[in-house]
Amino acid sequence: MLEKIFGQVLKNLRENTGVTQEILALNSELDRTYISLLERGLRTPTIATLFKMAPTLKKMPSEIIAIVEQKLNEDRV
Amino acid sequence: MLEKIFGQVLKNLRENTGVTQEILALNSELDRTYISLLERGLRTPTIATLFKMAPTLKKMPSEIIAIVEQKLNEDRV
DNA sequence: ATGTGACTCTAAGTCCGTC
DNA sequence: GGACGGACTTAGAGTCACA
Repeated sequence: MLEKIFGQVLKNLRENTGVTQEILALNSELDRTYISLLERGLRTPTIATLFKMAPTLKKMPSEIIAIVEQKLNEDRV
Repeated sequence: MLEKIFGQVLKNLRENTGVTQEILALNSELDRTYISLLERGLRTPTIATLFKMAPTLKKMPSEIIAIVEQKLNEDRV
């Protein structure tokens, strides 16, 4: 569940930032296909991975987590 | 670096909550020794682990991450 | 530009125990 | 009550070829 939500949030943030998976991957020193895995909810990132991606998404890591919290609550309704 | 900071934050939060490593572990469905590893900065948790521990620490996951962000900035001085 | 399968390798996380 | 170690299992990290 958490992975799915995180993946959706990540995808939304990335698209809102107007950046491709590839650019995000390059900026974060991650692999393009790994970003794909995350967005599809097939991986649960460590907080280290979260901190790597945050700058490119122009969000603080805590802001990203806060969005995930909100979505988790929404889906609980 | 991130692990060290996270470990410090975790330990502080836990002690402020007045809970032992063991209680935190039981409540979070994690292992007692793993909490110890985290507090000593020897492991980087996944966000799933973060979400598991947060309720017992009486903080939102995003709040915990926010504290980590602050500490990271302080240490950067 | 992205999804996906098929990996390998490393780290997350458990369970046993002692000090 | 917590540090620490060994041995372990599982899952994330990280990569590649191809559709």
